[in-house]
Amino acid sequence: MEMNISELIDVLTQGTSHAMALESHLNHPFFSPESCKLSLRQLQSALATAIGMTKIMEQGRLLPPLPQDSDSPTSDCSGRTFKEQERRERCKKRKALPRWSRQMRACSGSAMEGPIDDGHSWRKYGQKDILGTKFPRGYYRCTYRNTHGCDATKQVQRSNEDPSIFHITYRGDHTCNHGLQNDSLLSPKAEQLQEQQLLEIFRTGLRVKTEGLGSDERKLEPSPSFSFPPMPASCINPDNNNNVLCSASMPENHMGCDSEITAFSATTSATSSPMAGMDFEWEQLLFDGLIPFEFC
DNA sequence: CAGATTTGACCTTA
DNA sequence: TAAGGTCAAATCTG
Repeated sequence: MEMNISELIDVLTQGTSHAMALESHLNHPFFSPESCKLSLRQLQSALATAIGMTKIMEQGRLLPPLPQDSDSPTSDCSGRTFKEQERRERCKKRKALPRWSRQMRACSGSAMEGPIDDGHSWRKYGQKDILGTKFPRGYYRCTYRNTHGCDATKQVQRSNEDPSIFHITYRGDHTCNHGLQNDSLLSPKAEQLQEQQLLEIFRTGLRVKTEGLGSDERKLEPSPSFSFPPMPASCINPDNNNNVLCSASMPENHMGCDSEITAFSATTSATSSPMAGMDFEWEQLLFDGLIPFEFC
């Protein structure tokens, strides 16, 4: 795919204008919630596009051109075949890929069949018995690896203690465009980028009036005009709210941060809102003190 | 028959 | 050197 910096700048510029639109909507006394959501969606979409473009560009920069026929047993001057070299390059690249994990509980209807669909198309390429585990670990890669060069992989390990829980470790973001439309499997880094932008908007533009609310801060509710980054598909599975158990962690100090998102149940925060699950993050941000509130 | 899965062999890493 | 990760031929499935 042909891609250049100016295209990337265009996308980022669009994102900036969407952010400005969102900010002006937030500051306007009679802004429409729908227009806020629209601006936010456009902003998220621009960010996701920019991230994808950056990754593709980075891939193009890192990968040396492959030999015409990688199956041919020809060797380079070191006596190593191209196939062996390719394999080593893959290993190096794989090691550099970001890695993060999630826990998912199997759907009630398919408790023993595997975790719920995460929206991407995976192809199993291996299975291995792992020391100290009752169940074998499954190795999956993106179905579109060959056609789109998508290097995303995941490992699925069934929990020893609770076989209905699957520990899923993802590696690399999808560079193919066959995934979900809602960015539900963005890496924590990409999710954090989105959250940082939102937090900045909140910090600069948010004022909460508490007149008449009394002292019970927990009764505070976000303005309906706000929306939040999409939750992982597993967390908003409409068929199975009771089974939602979702956590994310970054086992290798991913992003230079060893924080871990504690497992939680969406059932405690589920609302009739179409953005059910978002309320939880709102409350987390509130009570974790991440958003500096000014009480009038 | 094409694409997905299985599984033993092989490679890499700690 | 053992354990984890991947490859690739054989097999299965729709």
